[in-house]
Amino acid sequence: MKRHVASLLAQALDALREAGELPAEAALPEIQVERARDRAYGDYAANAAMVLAKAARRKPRELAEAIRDRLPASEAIAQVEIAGPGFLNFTLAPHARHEAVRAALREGGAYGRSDRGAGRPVHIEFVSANPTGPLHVGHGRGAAFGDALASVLEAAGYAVHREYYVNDAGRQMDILAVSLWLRYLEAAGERLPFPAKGYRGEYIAVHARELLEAEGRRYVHPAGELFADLPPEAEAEGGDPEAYLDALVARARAVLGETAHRRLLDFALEAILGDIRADLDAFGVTYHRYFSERQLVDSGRIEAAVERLGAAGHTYEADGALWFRASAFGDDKDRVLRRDNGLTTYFAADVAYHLEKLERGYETVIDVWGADHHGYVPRVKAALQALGAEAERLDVRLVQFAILYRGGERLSMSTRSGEFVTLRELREEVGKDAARFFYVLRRPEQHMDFDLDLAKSESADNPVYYCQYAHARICSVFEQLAGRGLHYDRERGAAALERLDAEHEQIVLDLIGRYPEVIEDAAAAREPHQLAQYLRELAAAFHTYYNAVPFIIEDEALRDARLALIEATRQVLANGLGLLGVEAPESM
RNA sequence: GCGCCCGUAGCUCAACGGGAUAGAGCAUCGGCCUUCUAAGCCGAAGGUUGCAGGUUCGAGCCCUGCCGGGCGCGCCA
Repeated sequence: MKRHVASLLAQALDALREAGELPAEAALPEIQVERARDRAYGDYAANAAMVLAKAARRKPRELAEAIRDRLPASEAIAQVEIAGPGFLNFTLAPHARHEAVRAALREGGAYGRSDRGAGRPVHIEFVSANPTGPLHVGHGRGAAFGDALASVLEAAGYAVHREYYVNDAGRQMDILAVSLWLRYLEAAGERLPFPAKGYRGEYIAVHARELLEAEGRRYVHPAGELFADLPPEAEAEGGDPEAYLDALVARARAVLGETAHRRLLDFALEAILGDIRADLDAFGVTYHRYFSERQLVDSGRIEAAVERLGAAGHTYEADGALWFRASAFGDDKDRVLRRDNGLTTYFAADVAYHLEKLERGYETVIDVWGADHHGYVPRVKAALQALGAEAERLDVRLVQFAILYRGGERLSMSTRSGEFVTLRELREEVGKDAARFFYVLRRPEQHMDFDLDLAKSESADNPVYYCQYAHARICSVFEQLAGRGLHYDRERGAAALERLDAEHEQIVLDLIGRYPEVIEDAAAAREPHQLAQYLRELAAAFHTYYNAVPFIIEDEALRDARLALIEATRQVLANGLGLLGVEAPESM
């Protein structure tokens, strides 16, 4: 409908240009058609006259008159008014407004979907937490946001591919394997000093005991031999905890041998990645693919990417390392691709990965990152540009951390220290639906306070229940109807929508008509919170309606019309909540 | 020091590619269950949109400078 109004407007403007009343140049500011803020202003408002007034050298209201005179007739438009500084306010004809309800009933779960994206392929990568520990609540926001965004884009007609990048190569994996092994040794009865910078979380010990149970004592070595002649760990003794850890890793590999070391690493990786996948699954988040960094290494793609940068003349050697001239593409400084020890950096892998995504044919590549990685954006874009790709094809959405409070105190979120609230705990205590809705209700850039006590103790106040309750209430009305032996005739209702003349009904009607536009707008802006906010608004309009007007009444045509309206409402709530990964219960 | 994000009602947050009178929830106060679920509804009160300039028909939104908070600024990931 919005597009219909825009099209009428465009025709009127064309006519004015032909008549010489408007300059023909293309550089005119873009006109907008938007939903009127207030019902008193009709259904749609256009700012064309105000925007074009200067170029036309006429007063906005005068120009608005001229535009209105040129508007083609349309059955869908009841009237066009000029208001305020020069807005053109369009009021829909009643039948055009009713069409939304008929469409919702006809299309069901497909209502709100569009072909705006024309099936264009979009790649979205989100969460991608290192597989070194369970997901914590910080990842929850990225998961809720990324999944909802992906769903909204799908609904808007894009071919969306969801992917999780698994950092299963490099030093962190070695530290993980050693951490697991040390806990395994402890479980086998060895006594040893656990390194300060190892992964100390209880989950490591749990998996270590599983390993001992599954594969026996074949990896047991005396702890004394393992820790002999290592450099000092404590800084107080002139040591470096990280260097100590590296020495311990090297010792572990030597003592265990490559095969056993690899086995421990794989065991730890599979166990933890399994936990992550289970958590995401229970959170309602599924991926098309978990993309392995190790695979990127093994396939030679990292080397290939580095070489391509070199062949394009964008690298140089200095201090024994190979550098990418990122500063030539807008980054603050140049970045190392290959260290002086010969190993490629994490950045090199990321260049290869992003290049790979583009080469797989995705027109748009969306990354959802935690805000702490924001400094990383320019260098990745720089690399893509240096390789001849348009940097705009990569859209990095930064999600601010949710700051957790428990008992008025801010909680630590360090993975290595093991002190964090896991996503699983959050889900078990607050519930999947409440957690997901709460996360996705806010703009991702907004810093957000997450008070666990509040979320737990007053979870009934969570807005998600408000929306779910509206859905359940509608279902209940139809239950009641059946209980009274009455029959709902949808066709009769759809044919009698003009009977819905109450203010409350008009408001709900308008909202149902807006739903497809909300999906399109949310997809275009890549802001799923717009959908969440809309659903809350729709639920509020319904609750108000429910309290003001009885549905189950004697007048059959009016009753069916009202039931058709709330059935359409139920459908939109179900569709919208579904995109956000929230259940739409039939009773509460 | 430099860069990115944020600053809106007592609190948590909205405000739809600059639009008309800045809106919700919570908390506070006052009403509404013999009738479809009170996890609901109605009403009241609550604001110099951090501060100061600028851009234009119009600024919470854009620009500049301050103030305050968060996060970055590794041959870590």
